[in-house]
Amino acid sequence: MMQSMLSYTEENYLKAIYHLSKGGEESVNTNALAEEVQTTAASANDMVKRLAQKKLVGYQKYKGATLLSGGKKAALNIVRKHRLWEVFLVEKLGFKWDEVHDIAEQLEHIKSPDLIKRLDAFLGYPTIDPHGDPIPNEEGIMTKTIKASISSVPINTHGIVVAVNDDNTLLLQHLDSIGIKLGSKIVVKDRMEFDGSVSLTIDGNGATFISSAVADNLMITLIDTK
Amino acid sequence: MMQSMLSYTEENYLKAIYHLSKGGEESVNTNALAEEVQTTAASANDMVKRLAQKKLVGYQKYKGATLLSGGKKAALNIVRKHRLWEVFLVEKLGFKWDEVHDIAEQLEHIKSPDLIKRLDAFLGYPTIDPHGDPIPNEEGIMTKTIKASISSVPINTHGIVVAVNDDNTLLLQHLDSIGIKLGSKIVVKDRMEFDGSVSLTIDGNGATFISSAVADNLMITLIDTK
DNA sequence: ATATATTTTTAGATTAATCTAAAAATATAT
DNA sequence: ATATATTTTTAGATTAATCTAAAAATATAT
Repeated sequence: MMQSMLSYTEENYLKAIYHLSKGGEESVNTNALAEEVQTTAASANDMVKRLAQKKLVGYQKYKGATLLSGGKKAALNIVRKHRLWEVFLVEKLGFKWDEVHDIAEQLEHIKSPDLIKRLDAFLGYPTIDPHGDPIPNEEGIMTKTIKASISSVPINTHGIVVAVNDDNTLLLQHLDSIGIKLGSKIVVKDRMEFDGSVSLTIDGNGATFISSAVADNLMITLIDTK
Repeated sequence: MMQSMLSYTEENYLKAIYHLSKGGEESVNTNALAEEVQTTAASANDMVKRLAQKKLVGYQKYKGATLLSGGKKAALNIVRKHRLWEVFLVEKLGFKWDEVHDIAEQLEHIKSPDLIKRLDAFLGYPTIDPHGDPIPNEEGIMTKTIKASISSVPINTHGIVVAVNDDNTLLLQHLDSIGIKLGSKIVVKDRMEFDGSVSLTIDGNGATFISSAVADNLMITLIDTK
């Protein structure tokens, strides 16, 4: 069935419920939702009732909101658009990964399925966004990627750098200076018991050392090497 | 001075006034404005009063609306964004020139000066859009391009195909079959007195004949060959 | 188990943008 | 010059999204 034209605001609420419910699995309470969309509990409550009337979310007084199938589909479509635009902004326009969120928040609401189809092709059908989060396909299906910090993975793990936990300027500069950037292929070679520092290879080059503080904040998606 | 955040609707009204007033030169009456933004005269009247209060347009009862400097600047910025996005849609995503308008209508409202700066660079600082209309620069200045139909220009005119007047499928297919497309470089070689048919070269290749019906509908921007 | 704190909902108001219908002003036709 | 037609404006209502303050329900602490 055709989903009857959602407003900008409705889309934002659906997306917020999607994220807070961990993909539609849990129920989302009014206060958390209000916080997420930066409004009051009263407004969030009103909106949930309206979305419930449209059968996009399930809602029982005092029990929170859940995504129904139509609402989940709509939410996934917004997530898809958001992440595709983020890839565009980083790969084509040269933005840094930490600068793109606010712009993608706007672009995700552009309505044109054809545009997104073409954008997807233009970008080479990416499956993860610059933060390492998976991009749902047109049917809302996405691969489960496993994100982990360098500190938390076993020796010999292969992975792709997808994010830094802490948007610290000094950290970003340090990573830059040792040649680690978004998309770098990493192999964890060794970890020192003493201080948790790690030696690794970057894009196949000779070993580099990073401190445990860096390893804690450097996120990779694991590559299956079995 | 900083222009205090315009709404989506306000931006559309300013753009409409800009177009109807031929770039801010004439005064725009309420009915025409309502028609342009697809609303009622009452709504247009309300909005004009609101924009007048914000000093973006000049307004006197029964005398129509004119763009003031702030309004004109805002309108030109929207036109700039609209046309840059059209270039992107056609050149990068492969849309046809006649498919991009509705999408650009949405994209033009995305708010991020940095995004537009980068998009401009990514596109190679284009000065005309796929319809042959000039793209204002950041200061709102644009080159005056002269658009004319092949029928109306003298022999030996050089130009770039920028539009077809009539969005007729058969015409578009015909143009396609003889190798004329958006951006083709044309030199008008000869015109038959008898029936107005024209011989021309396309991108430097040997002469092609087109009928007067085609020549009437094929628009080029003139290239100065002096 | 009951008082207290917290969360959620409701009631009623506000704002931007819109509408219809009527009133007022301006333009046009004889 | 005056009647008629057209355009523009005003008045009052509506809708989506929001708010504050109060009421109601639920959760927590002793």
